Amino acid sequence: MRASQYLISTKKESPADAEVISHQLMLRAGMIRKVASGLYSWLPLGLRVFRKVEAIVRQEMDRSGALEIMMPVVQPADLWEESGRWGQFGPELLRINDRHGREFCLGPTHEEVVTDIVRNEIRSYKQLPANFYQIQTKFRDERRPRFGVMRTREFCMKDAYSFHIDSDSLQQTYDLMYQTYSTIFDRTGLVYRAVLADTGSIGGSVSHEFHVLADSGEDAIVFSSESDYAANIEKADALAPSEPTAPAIEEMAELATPGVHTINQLCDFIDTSADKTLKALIVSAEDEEGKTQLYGLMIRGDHELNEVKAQRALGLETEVTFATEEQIKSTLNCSPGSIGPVNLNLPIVVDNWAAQLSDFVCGANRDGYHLTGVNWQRDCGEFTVADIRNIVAGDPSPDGKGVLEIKRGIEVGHIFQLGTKYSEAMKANVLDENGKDRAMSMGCYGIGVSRIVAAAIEQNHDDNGIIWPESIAPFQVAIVPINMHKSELVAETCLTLYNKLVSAGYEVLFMDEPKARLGGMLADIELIGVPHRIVIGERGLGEGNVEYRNRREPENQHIAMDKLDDFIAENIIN
RNA sequence: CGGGAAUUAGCGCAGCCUGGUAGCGCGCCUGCUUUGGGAGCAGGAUGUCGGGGGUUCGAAUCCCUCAUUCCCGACCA
Repeated sequence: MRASQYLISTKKESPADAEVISHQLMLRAGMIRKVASGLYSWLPLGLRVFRKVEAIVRQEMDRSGALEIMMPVVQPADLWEESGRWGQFGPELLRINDRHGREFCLGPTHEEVVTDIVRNEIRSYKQLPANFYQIQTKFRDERRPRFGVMRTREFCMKDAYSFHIDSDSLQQTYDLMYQTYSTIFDRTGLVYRAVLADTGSIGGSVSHEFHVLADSGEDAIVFSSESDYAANIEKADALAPSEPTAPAIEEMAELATPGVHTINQLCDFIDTSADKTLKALIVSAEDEEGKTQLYGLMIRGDHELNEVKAQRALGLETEVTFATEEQIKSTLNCSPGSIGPVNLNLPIVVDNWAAQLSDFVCGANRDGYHLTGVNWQRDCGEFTVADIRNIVAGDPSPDGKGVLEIKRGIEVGHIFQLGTKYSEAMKANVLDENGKDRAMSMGCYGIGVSRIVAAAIEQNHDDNGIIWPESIAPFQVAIVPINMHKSELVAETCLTLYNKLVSAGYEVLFMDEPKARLGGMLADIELIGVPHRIVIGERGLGEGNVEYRNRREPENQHIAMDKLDDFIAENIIN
């Protein structure tokens, strides 16, 4: 590609509303432009990268035996009513009416549509297993789009759905997808990890997420120092403490603690450490009858609540949210900073590690007071004990090997075993070998194509711009002439090299603007992140060589003209 | 959806407190000189100061209101 025929729309300064580095660099490099909150256009340069990622995903999905299809973005409400999700999905599902007033939604995912296809097309167990995928735009009306194309409302996802006669077959395809995903992320050149994950609102049992490791990641993932154990923090079990609760020694006493509302203030006030205190959290959720109910959750002062675990421990279908200050005040007659388990008239769940405390400090359910010397058996009423806290670094690994460390990750892929959730709801049955109807088992497998582009930048950049992995770079090589308009020799040499590389199949960016200045061209090439660059000038040609620089290296190499072909063949992957 | 902030030229910002002819840097256009890491000189174009309402002789500036956007908390590729 000749730069003079292309749109290289770079900027020196990054727009004020870009916070994370990938967003800034994508804007500065001229890859994307914002249209509205969470909606982006892809400019030619950005789209080249996007297509590279897409091609890798498509090749590996095809290689796995999955069949590509394309389903509509706009989906009829009746399919969603069949699965029960029309009512379950919140405002994230963008609902629209057509000219006849019929209800539709913009597809955030395609379980319903694909299940409808398969129940109509597949009748016999002999046609299974089957795996269908598409690479297509999804729409989710996110509460808060952010971080450029990392979290948008409209985004591109590869979504695949597999169908099986039984769970063994599902497990096989699941394992195959796990392998396929590993190959895909290997090929993108990113540092990633597969981790155990919670299944969330999609439903199902077994699930893994694929995370690109980056400090800016939105998710916390935990790893064992000694084994392969890795999990999303939502999912990682905290082992119960091995030491028993120490016997009660102190008497329970009420202590006036004016102005103390937080654990930190409490620790300062009575000069203790947070792991000797108890933190009481009040959450609100709908019980089985759909009534809003408050629950008391007790964790050690230095721990954090894990809401997914809490929901499970409470045996609830709907998600739990923190109770508002008004809810707490009207129900308990005290403010959120003064709550404790003693005489608390709510269902109570105590974390394993909080349950191990003795002679601890907690709120007195009375503003301005705390209790000291509290002990569970002696002083508190009924409660249940469960794992409801987040892992902290240094906790023992659930598999018993090593301790856990925590890193940040960007979720770029997620695979699920759905079981028969959708096939039963939508009556997607096949005849088994005995001629009996059986609901198919399903798996689903997603990859965020546009998100991979941003994640790649998060993981590969420096002060000068993007450093693309070779496999997804928009161009492989840049040719930069010096004073081409003045030197026939330079112009001639560049053009010859350009034509030769293009016909050899390389993707080349030729900076052929005659009057462009060297500094500007080099800055653009570095910002855009082209992995290889060749600078050609009269001075070097006079000595019989050109300058080569790898985007990852700080220094130039002089390459003799007569060795250039060999050098390129050896150093630039094609 | 709650809490905070922002909105002035394509981009980054000043001006607002204390009302009185719309500014700076980058970018863009023209010409000349330059050209080994974002050039110099000269000339030029571009604004309903986010929208609406109010106060005032007069509003970018003060008041009200709406909208949009970003940041911090609960969801997900």
